[in-house]
Amino acid sequence: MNYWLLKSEPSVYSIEDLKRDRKTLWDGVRNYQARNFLQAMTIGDRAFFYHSNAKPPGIVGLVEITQTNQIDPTQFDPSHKYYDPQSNPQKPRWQTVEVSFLEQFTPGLTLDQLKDRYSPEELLVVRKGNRLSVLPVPEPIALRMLRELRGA
DNA sequence: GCCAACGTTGGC
DNA sequence: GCCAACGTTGGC
Repeated sequence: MNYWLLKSEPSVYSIEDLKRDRKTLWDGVRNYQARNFLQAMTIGDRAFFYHSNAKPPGIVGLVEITQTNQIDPTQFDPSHKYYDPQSNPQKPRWQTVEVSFLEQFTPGLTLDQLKDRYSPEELLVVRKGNRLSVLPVPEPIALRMLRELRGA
């Protein structure tokens, strides 16, 4: 099992929204490095749900990858914000995954706390200037975070 | 609202 | 292939 971190702005799609929906297609990623991480995901992987552009930003939940290699339909929708006219339906450029709600953390771990407890080498999301919305989390670090989040 | 970081685009 | 211009992300 691999561990990941997925960023979302809560004003766009929050952990509360996912709790309500139970599952969602993680669409709208338009960065090749992030897409490559999405392609590397396998069913059963876990991902931390991170609220960006939030007050405060931080980890607020855990999700499971329940479907992989899903074509992102928004790339073919001209009315959509994430329409990509250069993507060929015979060879879609953007694939993604389906994620399912596992748990919400209250409290979670704020970015400030993450910076205090983890180095930029251990945890990419605390690295200055990192704008990738999909990131891998090394397993030992993921397990440490889960222990902290669950109050052990 | 500002701005640093950084990815993408396009002229050459 | 270089790189300036531009757009976006996201913390503050």
